[in-house]
Amino acid sequence: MSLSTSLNPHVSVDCSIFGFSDNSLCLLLINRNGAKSTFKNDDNRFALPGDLVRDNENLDEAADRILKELTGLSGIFLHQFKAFGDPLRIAKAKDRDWLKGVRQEPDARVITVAYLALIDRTKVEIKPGSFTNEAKWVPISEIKDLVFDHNEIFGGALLALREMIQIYPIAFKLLPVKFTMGDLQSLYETILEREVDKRNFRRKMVHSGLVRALPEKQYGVSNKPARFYVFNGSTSEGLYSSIVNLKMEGSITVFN
Amino acid sequence: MSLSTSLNPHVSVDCSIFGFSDNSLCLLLINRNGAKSTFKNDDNRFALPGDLVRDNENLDEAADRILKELTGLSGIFLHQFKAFGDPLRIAKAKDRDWLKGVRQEPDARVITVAYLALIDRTKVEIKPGSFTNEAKWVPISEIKDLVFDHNEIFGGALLALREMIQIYPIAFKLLPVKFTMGDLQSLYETILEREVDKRNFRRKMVHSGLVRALPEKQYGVSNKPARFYVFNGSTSEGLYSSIVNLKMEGSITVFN
DNA sequence: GCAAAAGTGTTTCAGCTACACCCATGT
DNA sequence: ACATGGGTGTAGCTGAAACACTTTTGC
Repeated sequence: MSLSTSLNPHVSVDCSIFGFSDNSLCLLLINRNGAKSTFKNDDNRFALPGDLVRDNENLDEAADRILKELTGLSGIFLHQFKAFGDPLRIAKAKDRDWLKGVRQEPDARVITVAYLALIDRTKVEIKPGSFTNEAKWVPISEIKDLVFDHNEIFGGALLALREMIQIYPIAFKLLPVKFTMGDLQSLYETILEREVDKRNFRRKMVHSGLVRALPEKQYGVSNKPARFYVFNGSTSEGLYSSIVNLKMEGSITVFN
Repeated sequence: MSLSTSLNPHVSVDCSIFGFSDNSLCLLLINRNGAKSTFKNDDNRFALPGDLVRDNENLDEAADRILKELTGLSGIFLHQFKAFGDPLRIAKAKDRDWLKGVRQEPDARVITVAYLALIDRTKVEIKPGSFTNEAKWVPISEIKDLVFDHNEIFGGALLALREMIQIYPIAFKLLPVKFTMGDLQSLYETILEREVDKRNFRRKMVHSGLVRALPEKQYGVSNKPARFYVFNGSTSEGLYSSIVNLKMEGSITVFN
């Protein structure tokens, strides 16, 4: 008797992997017609990276593994935000055709545990091997017809991210170690889908002690060079580092 | 071929059902040595109500069913807050002995999706039948050795509840339709594990428009009778009713 | 009259909001 | 010189925090 009999066909983990560059919030998606797939036809829709959970790993470890396989990076920020278990979530005809090509038990019902991941894109080089040529950063504004219920999952991830960056200082995980105030503000504005006042934003960020100015500046830009900042916290904080006051202008406040 | 082949042995739902009465926050727990169990020995520890997910229900529906079976009530406030999937979460010897008595596949790994539920205890009468004599309200301060990883799950539920009552007006779901400001404040203080100023609390509650005073008062109490209030929102709100400012003194604020 | 909880206002202070102009660089 | 984004200060206002005494009832 093994304590970990096969869970495989019934529980998966899917990751909404966010990245930010050129003032654009992107998701790292994989294409069905990729190297791992034997399924080749005209259905080349994108999917959230994910996999069935293995016998001897927990859910967090499964998510970690998926990130590692795809990006080569360990210790990426991951947050489990919801499980999706509709009986018909993988029942669309196109999805089922595809499953037949990749799953041992294509008819099995699968519930999936959804994670969001935040990645510094400058550290990522999509890994050759398991997913080569099938993984791609897609701006979230261009995401439309994903497989299964992945549109719903991605929507949930975006909402969870929007809520979380107003509570925990996690936005920095989407930026390089050094960044400008412009980068940071643009990131917040993109995720919150709302503009914030430049002066108020900078004052709050500096005054809260979350960031520290470097003596260093941009070089070679065609406007006034911006000062660089670094995130002012240990790299591996307790939970999501400590909670700080991060609500932006116009955001809904709560009890005090 | 059925789209919903047996998921049963691998995915369950567990509910942390909160109730509040006599200024005490309680959890509705079931005892292993109950009517449904064939397992009778000295291990009469308590467990969160839960069950394997059935073929044709989604996760929310499974949680709903469990609540209905236990309390007879439908439409209870439920919130999925986390999935627990450690490979060894049900591997303790005592737990496994018990599983052999109640599960068809006692060795199967099970991941569980955890919900928290908020109940008005005045509406609940523990249902005869499925769980009679084995379900019990336990003050959270007296909860200690639960089965499986249910202590961890309950801990997560409490944290989630504490966070949520500061964002969404859901505390009312733990109170009768009519309640006093003292009740409401005591509820918040219990969940937040912190005292708040009476005058500030009342002002905030009334001024925010969340509650409405009734002309009615207590009768027969041995002190100044308190005015009754009602929650000032439709009974079935969009999500968790609208978001309002609910943070209490000393709570961590966030971006503005 | 005593115990017990209800009820009620004001002052202070922190921090959010709104707002407009000059600066440094590349082309 | 012009275009581009960087960078800066203040005044008003809202709302959070702190704080103590009186009222009503039952016993």
